[in-house]
Amino acid sequence: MNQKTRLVGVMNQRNRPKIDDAEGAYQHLFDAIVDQRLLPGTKLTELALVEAFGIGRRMVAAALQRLSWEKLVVFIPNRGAYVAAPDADEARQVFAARIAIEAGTTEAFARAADAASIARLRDNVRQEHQLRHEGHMREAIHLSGGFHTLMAELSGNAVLADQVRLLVARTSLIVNLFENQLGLAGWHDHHEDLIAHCEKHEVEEAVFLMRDHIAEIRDALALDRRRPVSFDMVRVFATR
Amino acid sequence: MNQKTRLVGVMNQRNRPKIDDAEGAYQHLFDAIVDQRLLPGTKLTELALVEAFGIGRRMVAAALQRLSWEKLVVFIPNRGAYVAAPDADEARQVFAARIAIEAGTTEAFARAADAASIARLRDNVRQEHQLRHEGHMREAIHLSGGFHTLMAELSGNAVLADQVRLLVARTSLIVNLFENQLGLAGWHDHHEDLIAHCEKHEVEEAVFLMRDHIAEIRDALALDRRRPVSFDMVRVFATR
DNA sequence: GCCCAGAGAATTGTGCACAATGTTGCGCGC
DNA sequence: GCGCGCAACATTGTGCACAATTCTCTGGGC
Repeated sequence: MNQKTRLVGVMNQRNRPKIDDAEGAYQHLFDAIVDQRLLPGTKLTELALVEAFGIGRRMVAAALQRLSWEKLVVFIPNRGAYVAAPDADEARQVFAARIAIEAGTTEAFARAADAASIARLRDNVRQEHQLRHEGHMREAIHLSGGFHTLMAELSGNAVLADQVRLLVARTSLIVNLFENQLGLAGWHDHHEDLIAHCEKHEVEEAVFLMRDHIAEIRDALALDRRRPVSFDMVRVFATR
Repeated sequence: MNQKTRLVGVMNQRNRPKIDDAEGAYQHLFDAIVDQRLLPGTKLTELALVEAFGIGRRMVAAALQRLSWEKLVVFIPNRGAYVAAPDADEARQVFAARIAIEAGTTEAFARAADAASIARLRDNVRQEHQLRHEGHMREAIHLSGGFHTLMAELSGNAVLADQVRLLVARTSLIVNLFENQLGLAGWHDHHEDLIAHCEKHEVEEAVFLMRDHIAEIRDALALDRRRPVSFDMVRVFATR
């Protein structure tokens, strides 16, 4: 089974939807990377994706390039594009950036939160809780990240919301790459407390809690112990 | 004189350097937009840039797409790419994002600043002061933005530094698009005070001053009065 | 004078063949 | 067995011709 066919197979894990523009290709690659259907180090060849998606090389290149700016894939000159595999240093910077940026979104949201926004966040937490209870950990984790993205969007600043979306995606990569010592036990409670503070417009407390929450996720990871990943990845790092 | 030739001329305002990859094209377009050599609303046709830079359509498309991701150019489907012209709402979001993110970089920098970093920032302020004194306002403004980028880089977080770089560039667009009531009188003093606080590791004071500084730049703009540009500009350049 | 239709122009997206470049692997000499 | 060189391979970048789409402008009908 050559690589091209295999890649198509990965794309086909769900039924293959119609993709006719760069946005669609981007979305599918983004989801596949975040959900770990495409593992770090996987090679993403233009021609393979052209066949997989049924769109031209130009669109594929556009999608890949966007993912590379978002640091989800790495381009190696004249070699190709690979799914990114962040190292410990990058991981630390991502968490530091999240603390700074989400402090901003939390501040804005806690200041201006209305009942409808609070309800949407509560709904997110409720769904996550249920999914976790039923054992659907992947979907639960997905929603857990979505909580941060959602709050950022509700804060009303598109610039910050976009950054949070990307940083959450990178966090997803990182969490899956490094060993996680505590599991994700603490997430749920923090999110609920956070909503409570925002509902009462207790800005200081909400911001403090958010910073602490993200720091806790970071500290639950063993950043000096990376998962044994695919062999190609070694080369990715060797040439980087 | 057709449009293609004229665009080459804009590119040629300085001597035309060798451009042989997407990075070069991106850098030149980025500088041209930030320095207002390419005005908001200017149409950027692929083929025109291919001739201007002497590289292939693929590279040009890559550079344009990256600029679009950075919100410095806007793609209109099946129409082409145009230099962005942020509206008041976007401007407000950019300033809000800068306050949040640069609070983070300032905090990190004020905590960890060493003598060498302080010296580099002082040097920046000194140069800017001199340029302004000699009447080179454009270069002075350039350096003034560079102060923020430099501090972000020195803070040690590449993620945040990259964001600051982009937000500073967008601010440059905004400052030139909206009427500026106070001039840029306050910048210099704030920067110097900021360095002083960072040197003494007075984190709280430094962060507060940075937030206040950015808010002051924002408040000096008449965000409800935009320069007469954009739409007309497209026409003027297209038909000339 | 005004409105609508249709031709024309401009520009991006695609497909194919080929060039450029870096990688891989094999065989050869030692 | 080991290092070296060379050739085949894989992959991206380019050029050209053409398709598709959308705006623009002109002209006829009223």
